[in-house]
Amino acid sequence: MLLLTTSVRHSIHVGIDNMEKTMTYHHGNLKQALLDRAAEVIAEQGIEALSLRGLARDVGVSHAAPARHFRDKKALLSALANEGYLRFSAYVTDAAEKAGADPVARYNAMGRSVIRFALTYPAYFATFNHPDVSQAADEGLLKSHKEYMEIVLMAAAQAQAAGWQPDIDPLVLMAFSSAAATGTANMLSNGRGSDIFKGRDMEVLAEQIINLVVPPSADQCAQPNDIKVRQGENA
Amino acid sequence: MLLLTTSVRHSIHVGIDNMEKTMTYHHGNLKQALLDRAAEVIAEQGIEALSLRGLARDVGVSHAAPARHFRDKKALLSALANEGYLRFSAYVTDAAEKAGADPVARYNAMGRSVIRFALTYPAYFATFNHPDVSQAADEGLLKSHKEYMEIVLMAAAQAQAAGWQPDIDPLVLMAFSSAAATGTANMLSNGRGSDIFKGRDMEVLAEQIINLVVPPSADQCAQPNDIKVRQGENA
DNA sequence: CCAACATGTTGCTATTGACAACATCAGTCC
DNA sequence: GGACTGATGTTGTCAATAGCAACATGTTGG
Repeated sequence: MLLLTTSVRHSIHVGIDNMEKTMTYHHGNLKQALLDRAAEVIAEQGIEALSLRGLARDVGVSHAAPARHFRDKKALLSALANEGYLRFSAYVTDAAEKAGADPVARYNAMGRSVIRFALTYPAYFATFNHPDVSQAADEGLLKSHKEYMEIVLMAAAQAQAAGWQPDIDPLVLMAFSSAAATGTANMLSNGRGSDIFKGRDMEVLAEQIINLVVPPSADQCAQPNDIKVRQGENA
Repeated sequence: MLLLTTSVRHSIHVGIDNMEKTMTYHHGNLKQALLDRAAEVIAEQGIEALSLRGLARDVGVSHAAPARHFRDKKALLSALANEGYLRFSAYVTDAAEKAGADPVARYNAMGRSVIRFALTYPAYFATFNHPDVSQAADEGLLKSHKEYMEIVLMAAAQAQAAGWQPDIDPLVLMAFSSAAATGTANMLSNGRGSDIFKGRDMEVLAEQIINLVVPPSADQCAQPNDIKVRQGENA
């Protein structure tokens, strides 16, 4: 079933290039088929259940065929993480766009979208957060990650310019909010703590937490005329 | 070498129970030796490099011996995670004690200690944060984790009573701070972002971030009677 | 002393990752 | 048009591993 699904989907891709023959050549585009099936397997059974041979079976090729496209398992995971990261990045950027013009509201929306992504696409999130992957991250993944961090950094700086945490180093702000958002996403997407949070709406919880990171709009930042604290520097 | 170290260390343990015979019986206490060696391997080469057979070799027993003590690899990791979690919990509690009486300062210190633990004992931290482990968490680990969360929850509530975030659900506060601390610890202990944070002192960075989660002392919480400063005059 | 038990060993099978040699197909060059 | 080349996939193989079963050895208690 699943293999058919993917195969068919890819035969369409192939069809774009070679109209006539839909599936003549060996497989079509094995590479993408493997990535797609890998995402399915991870979503269903977790990363540890992933095997190159299993993927090959599912997709209907011999056990060594994947080696042509992915040197080893890590390379496949790395590629999948890359794909997921691009979606993730687009997802977060999109959330910012939809939030309107207020930089603080945009930043808040980005934070919430991080968690929503983790809950919506757990396979991708689990993949590019997996220790094995980030340990053996290839060139492209590092680059994607850095670009994403820079996007967040700019968004943080803009939120700051709109009144959020005016006295803090933007890089620290970025690190803080990224860590909080990612940490929350991790906490809510894997089982940990599900006991204590049982019965809570994840979306609501996520929103409450993110609102502690950055307010939902600029007019809720501490403003010049607000009560403000300044009793010593935060080292 | 390493095996000798562990063997000797454990023969001491054994000696406590049976004074005379230090190492007569098959190994001594294989279980703890395996756990210790596992911690070493993880620290050196990461979790994915861990194999039961490799551990058995290192410790000097046959390949099937570990099975008597750990049904499978996950069981060993689970036990190791449990051990690490106890240390972690004690470490954080200890940090709170050393921070004195101010509940806010205590909570802040706990947050910093989470990150310090991750940087000091990366093997333990990586183990009980590893997806495989938390996915297949056994009874004891879940219980340890829940107890820890309740300790943090109480500490959060006490910090709140001392003036921190008076209007927020304590459970949300706990989730927020845990996620932020754990997320930061993850970010700093694995390589991710090391590029952007290059050249920064991890301890300082951690402190700055945690100070955004909870102020370093109760008198720095936003309070009606605090010194009020117009933002324009700051900085 | 013997029986039950815990602990460790040896041997086996199945799965997996990784590699090498070979086969097939497409496009190109002469 | 036919051989060359490169990309893709197949078959065969090897080493490492997990997991199981049968057996051996040391320990303990009746």
